[in-house]
Amino acid sequence: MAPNSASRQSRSEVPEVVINRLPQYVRILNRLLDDGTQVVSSQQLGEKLQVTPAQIRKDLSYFGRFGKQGRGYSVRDLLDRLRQILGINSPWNVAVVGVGRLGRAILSYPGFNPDGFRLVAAFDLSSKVVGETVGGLVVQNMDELDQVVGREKISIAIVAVPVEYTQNVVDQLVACGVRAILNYAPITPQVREGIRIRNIDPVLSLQSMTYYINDE
Amino acid sequence: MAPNSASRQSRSEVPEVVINRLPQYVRILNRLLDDGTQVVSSQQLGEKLQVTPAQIRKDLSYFGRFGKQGRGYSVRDLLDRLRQILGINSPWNVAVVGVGRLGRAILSYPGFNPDGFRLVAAFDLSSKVVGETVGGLVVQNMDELDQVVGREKISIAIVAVPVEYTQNVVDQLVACGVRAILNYAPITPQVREGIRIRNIDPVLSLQSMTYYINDE
DNA sequence: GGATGTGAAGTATTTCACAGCC
DNA sequence: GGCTGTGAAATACTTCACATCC
Repeated sequence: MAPNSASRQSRSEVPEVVINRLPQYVRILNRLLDDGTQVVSSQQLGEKLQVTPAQIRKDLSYFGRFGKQGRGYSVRDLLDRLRQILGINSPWNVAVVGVGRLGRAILSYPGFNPDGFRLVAAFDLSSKVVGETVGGLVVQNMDELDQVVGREKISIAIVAVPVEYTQNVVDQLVACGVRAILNYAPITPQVREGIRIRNIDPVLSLQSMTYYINDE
Repeated sequence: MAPNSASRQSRSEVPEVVINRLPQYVRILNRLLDDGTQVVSSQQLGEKLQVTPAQIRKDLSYFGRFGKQGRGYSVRDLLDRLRQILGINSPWNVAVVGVGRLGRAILSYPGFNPDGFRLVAAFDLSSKVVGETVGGLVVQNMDELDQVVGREKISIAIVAVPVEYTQNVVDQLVACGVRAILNYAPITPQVREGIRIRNIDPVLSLQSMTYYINDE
C-alpha cells in the first residue's frame, strides 16, 4: 500500500519533477558557457530545452532569485548556483559493480568525469574478471567492497550485473554505506527509505514508444 | 514556445504517464505467468510495483474492463491485452546504429528479443568496424541504411554513436522511415512531429540523485 | 465476501498574466 | 522596453470511496 515514494516530494518542498529538470538546465548552461554566451533569458533557455519559459522561471524560483529583470540570467552565475543546488559542484566518487560488456562500456565512457562523477573503483562477482584493468581501474573482488567504499568515500554506485544478482549487490552496497544507485538491470531493486535508486531500462522505454507508433 | 510535446497526451485521451507504466505491468504479469499464477488483484499487483491499487485500476480503465469483480484479473488475459495495447504482441525489427563499446553491449544483450524487439541490423559510421560480426549481425555501412530499413521493415532504431554525430544519424533514420528512436547520447535530438524519441542518459540520472544525498 | 470500475475529491504541476524592477 | 518572480487560474494526475457485480 506504500505509494511510490520515489515520485513524491520527500523532505523538502521542491517537487521531484523540478529536481529532475535541473540537470538539463545545467547541461544547456554548460554549452552556453562554452559558446561564450554571458546572459540568457528564460525564453531562450526554453527554446533550447523545449520547455515553456514560465516553467523555467517557476522551477528556479524554488531556490531563489537568480535573474535580473529586463536582462535575464548570468550564465555563469546560474550554472554555479544550480551545480551547488544539485550537489555537483565538487565531484562524487562512484563505484561500478559488474564488468561485463555493459560495465566496460560504462567504465570507458568519458562523460561522467566532466559532469561531477569520478569512477574510482570497479568490482565484479566473477574471479575471471578480477585483476583485469578496465578504463584505468583494476577490477576488484566483492570481498573488498566494504573496505574500498569506506576508504574512497564512495556514496554512489552504478550496478551493471545480471538481473539475478542485482538485488543482492544492491543490498551489499547499501550495507556498505552507498546512498545512491544507478541500476541497469530490468528490475526495480528494493531499498530502504533514504536510499535513492534510478533504473535505466531500455526495454521499458521501447515498449512505451511502440504504443504511439503502432497504428498509423 | 512550443511546450514539451513528449510529456503531453498526444492524439488519444490516455495520459502519457499511464502509457509509461504499462510496460511495468507487463513485466510483472510475465513473471506471474512464469510462476504459474492464474489470477491477480490490483492489490497484489500494487504491492509488487509499489503503486496504489487504485492507480492500477484507473490506468487499466482507460482501455476497457479487464477484471472480474470479486476475483481480480486473469494474468494471461490481462497480459495479452496489455501487449496488444502497447503494440508488442508481434515483434518489432530494430536497427542499432553505432557499434562502439556501448553498441556492442546493446547488440549482445539478450533482453530485447523476449520482450518484443528483434535486433536485425547494425550500422556504424567507421569503415573499421563495418564487416565485423557482432551479436550475430554483420555491421553495415551507413550507405545501406535506407535500403535495409525498407527491406527489413525497421521502424525502431537504437542510436549509440558519439554525441557529435547523433543529430545527423537521427535525421538519417527519420528520413528512412524510422518512427521511434532510443538515443544514448547526452543530447535531446530534435525530431519532427510524429517521431517518438527517448533518451537514456545516466549522467542526468546521477545528477538528480545527488540533490537528495547531498546534505545529511 | 471481495474486488473491480469509476465519478468525485484531493493533490500536484503547469501555465497565465502582471506587478515590479533593471 | 524587456524580462524576472510569483500569486492565481488552469490543467493534469492520483487517490478515495462506493455502487456494482461475480
